[in-house]
Amino acid sequence: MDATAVLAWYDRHARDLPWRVSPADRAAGVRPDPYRVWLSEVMLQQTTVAAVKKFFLRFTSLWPTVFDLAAAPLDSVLKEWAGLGYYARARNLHACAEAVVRDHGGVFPQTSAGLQTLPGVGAYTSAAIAAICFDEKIAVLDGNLDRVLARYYALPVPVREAKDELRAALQASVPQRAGDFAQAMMDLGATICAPRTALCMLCPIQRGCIATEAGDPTVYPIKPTKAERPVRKGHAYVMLDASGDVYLQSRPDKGLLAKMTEVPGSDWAADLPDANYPAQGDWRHRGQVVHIFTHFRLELEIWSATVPAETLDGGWWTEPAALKSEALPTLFRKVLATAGLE
DNA sequence: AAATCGGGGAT
DNA sequence: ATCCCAGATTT
Repeated sequence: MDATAVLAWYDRHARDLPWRVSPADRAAGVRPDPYRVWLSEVMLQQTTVAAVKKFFLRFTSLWPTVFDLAAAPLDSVLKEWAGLGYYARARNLHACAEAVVRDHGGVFPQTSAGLQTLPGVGAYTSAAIAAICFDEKIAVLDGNLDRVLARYYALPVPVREAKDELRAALQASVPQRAGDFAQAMMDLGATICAPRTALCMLCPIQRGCIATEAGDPTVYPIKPTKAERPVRKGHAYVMLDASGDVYLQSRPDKGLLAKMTEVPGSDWAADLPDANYPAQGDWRHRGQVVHIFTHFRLELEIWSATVPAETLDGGWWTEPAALKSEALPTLFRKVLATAGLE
């Protein structure tokens, strides 16, 4: 692969992103802040640039350094992460900040191997930080690169079955400007060699792309057959006290939406469980919420009632106006909205 | 190797 | 409605 052509393209067409040092600034000697690069990379795991931007700006405003983030309570980190999804990332983010401060004096390790020992930092993220911050010559292989390389080599099998070969091929192409190259290839995948469209006429590596020579690059990557999404059903109970405050509680420490805030509810099962109200009240059915998770579809029946406050314990009461500052995942924001709140 | 773990933007 | 995103961790 022609890394020189990729870098020349990047010098002209690099995306302007809040966590990025532009190629011109890098050439002038500006180095990226590993804290900001790490934070952005964790947020970007399985998450689009568009969705991440405002969270990144909020986090760096609240916590400008790794010391600030390590000193923050986990609860406040989860609250700010609410809505971004994959909440294990937020818990690992906080644990990682603590580890960097406690074990590394607040300085991120400067190699991919060192970085990968940190919580929530795996093969991709460690390589990305090492390349972007320290120009380590290492293959940075994310979902974009999977697609670009699958097309470039007309990979005849799903990417998962040839990950090591793709990584080796990419590794052999990494130039001196390893950080710019990694970001260039990701920009290429995001803007030129996109999932449904390939703008091959604009692509700096069109020459050499086997799928393009063969005709239609978008037939790659070959997709593995996907399992269908099962349906789970349940009830959610929105309780108000006499003053209109809402009853909230914390989810368990492990599993889906762990440690996030919720309203009480039933189990989620293939067959709708019987309604079992958590307190006596004027229960009314308010509608249904459908929420799509990665591995199942959830259909919740939404109930609300005014109940005596003293009959409940384990959770807390919140004014409706204060709901925005609770660690509520999107699912439960939809539940509350259906019950007439928010 | 397969399952788990969210949410939204683009099409 | 489907696809898939700057994946990591657990089983």
